[in-house]
Amino acid sequence: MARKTKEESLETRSLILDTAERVFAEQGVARTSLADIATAAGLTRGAIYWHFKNKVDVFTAMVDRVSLPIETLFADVVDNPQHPDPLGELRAACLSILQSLVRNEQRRRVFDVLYHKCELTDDMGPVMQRQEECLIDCTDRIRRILLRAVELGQLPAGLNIARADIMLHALVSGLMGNWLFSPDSFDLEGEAGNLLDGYCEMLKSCPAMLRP
Amino acid sequence: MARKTKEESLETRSLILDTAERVFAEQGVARTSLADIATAAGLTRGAIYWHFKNKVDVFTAMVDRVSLPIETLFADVVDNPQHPDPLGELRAACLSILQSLVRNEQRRRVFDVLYHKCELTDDMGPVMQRQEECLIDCTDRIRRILLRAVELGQLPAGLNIARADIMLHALVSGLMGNWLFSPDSFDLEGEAGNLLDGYCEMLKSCPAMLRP
DNA sequence: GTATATATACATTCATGAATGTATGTCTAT
DNA sequence: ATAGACATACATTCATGAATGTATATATAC
Repeated sequence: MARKTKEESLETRSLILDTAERVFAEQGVARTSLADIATAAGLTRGAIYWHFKNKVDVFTAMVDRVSLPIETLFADVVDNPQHPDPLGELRAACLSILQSLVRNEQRRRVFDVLYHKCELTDDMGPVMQRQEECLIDCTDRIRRILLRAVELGQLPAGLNIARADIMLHALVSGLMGNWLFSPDSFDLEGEAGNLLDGYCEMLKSCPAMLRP
Repeated sequence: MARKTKEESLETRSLILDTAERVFAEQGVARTSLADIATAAGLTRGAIYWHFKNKVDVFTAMVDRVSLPIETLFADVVDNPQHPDPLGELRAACLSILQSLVRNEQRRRVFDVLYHKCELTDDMGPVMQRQEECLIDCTDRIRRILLRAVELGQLPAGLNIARADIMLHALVSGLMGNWLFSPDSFDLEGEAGNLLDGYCEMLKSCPAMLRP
């Protein structure tokens, strides 16, 4: 074909990423060739190689579209140390993550690929690194929020914050992984609030979550 | 080479699976060819094609070696309806799963591959099906155990059993996935008991886990 | 007990196809 | 006119699966 305007070019780039989401989610990352994505998008491999370096580059760009917004989720809560209800904000943030998984098709597809349709090996370097950093950042933020909640008396003074963080991470990522594996096995959107409530109540009252 | 005795043949079969575990865990399933496994095992592809149909067959055999023992984990508890402490047995079973992940290298490698180094797509048919069945079986058993615990008064009468099951699944699989992703981020072996205790205490006392 | 036949446990070779990366061609906004 | 936005063509690199070769274990006949 021929040259298009910058706007149209960005549209084809988005089209490629949208199509990659769908094809990756259907066949997995390893089994889909760039030709698969190209034909599914009504393009040729030339278009993909123009916009991206290779398949890993396509993959990371696809992940970044949903991963970057999520990483800033806890940021505003942490940045505002005067917040009156840190525990409630933590609950709300986790709830929004789980709800967006059900409601937002793009996030659902991308996380489905991330959880069950790709292999986190060394050649996925950039994605791996981002995931690692995100994990560290989230851990740091969550622990700070929990610490604030303890200081405000929302949670008991003896709370083992590291343990609480580990459990929250396991709960949220476990729920995501299990629901994505078989979405019909339980009603994530309907249960998420209750499950997070159970977690918060546990922090408040259960002795097993205290030190050491 | 030449023909070997039946015993030696079984040894080479095991050698192939042992090597597959290592290479899969290093490079991921998709990026490893049968030639990779063969050379790493000091054999040729001919040996692998004699014992197995193809790569998926190798993979399923590898998974079966650790998956089959685990599937029978809850069985004896369920089969004995007179057990005096079903909740304690449930806790013990989950704890043993998590502990074996840390202590048993084979299980750690295989679950690492299952969680982060393979793609659950349609061509993995047999493995997918087994995982699905295992999930259904485990769900069924866990709910029965919880029901028994309620009947014995170990847990409150109004407990939402489905919710408790969802949370336990998420907790255990989330812990496994997160720890396998970065084993240095927390001490799974040391925390597993406390985390499971927190879960059990939550079931006993937290209103969010009651109906509906 | 020994000879023979056959199935077994691999190694080696070959043909095929698929995926990749690059190089080049083409058309069009500006 | 030229650089941008693709399409097309080509060479190369694996990975696969099947076909074939080969030497030995095991069973059977005698």
